[in-house]
Amino acid sequence: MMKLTDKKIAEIFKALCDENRIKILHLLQTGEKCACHLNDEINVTQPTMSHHMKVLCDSGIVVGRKEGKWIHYSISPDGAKLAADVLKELTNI
Amino acid sequence: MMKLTDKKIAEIFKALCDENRIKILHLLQTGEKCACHLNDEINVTQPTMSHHMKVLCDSGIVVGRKEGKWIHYSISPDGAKLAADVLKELTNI
DNA sequence: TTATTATATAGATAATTTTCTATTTGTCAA
DNA sequence: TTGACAAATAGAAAATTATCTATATAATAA
Repeated sequence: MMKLTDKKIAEIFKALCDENRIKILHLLQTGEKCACHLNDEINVTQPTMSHHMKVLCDSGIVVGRKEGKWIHYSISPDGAKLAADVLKELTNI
Repeated sequence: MMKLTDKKIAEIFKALCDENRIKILHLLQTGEKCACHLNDEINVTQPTMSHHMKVLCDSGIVVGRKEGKWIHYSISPDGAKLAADVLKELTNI
């Protein structure tokens, strides 16, 4: 597996250590969602949502697909696999 | 799988979103370590180390075993498996 | 072009987390 | 019991993060 810095590993899991971001991931579990839809479900302002989506995308676990004015977010299978692999390696599972 | 609150899920992954805690987990990869040994390797004061060990133990990923004056920490296979399962479930892997 | 809508950015504040020093608690050995 | 050592706790400061309001950017539609 590719060697990541400890800083990068922490960045990956930073995606998962906030309750609102966990809620967002739950919403993405059923497939791609537009940011505007996520806004309806999570009780934060639009700029706060934008911040959370940036953290999620920076981790690689989520990807955004721009389509006109909208951005459709979804779970990245590759990013998720990397996170799972790193966790496994880190904990010797 | 057992149903966890979003707050609890965030608590699990909080263990993994700090660079020093990742370093600690790397040290535990080779087996149980005494807190005093971890202190030698990670450049923080004893109370700060104590704080990090608490966060790691609260997540369930690490367990401490008290032996006299010392506490020996190790990765909990059960805690690690739970974290891996939650991550898998959350990202549909 | 102008208006409208989706998202991002800037900048500030509040909340949380990390870190420290000082002290306390618990355990063992003289 | 006293001294030494390991770890935890209290309390404060520093750093980071989450959140907001206001504004800017980008894309579409009229």
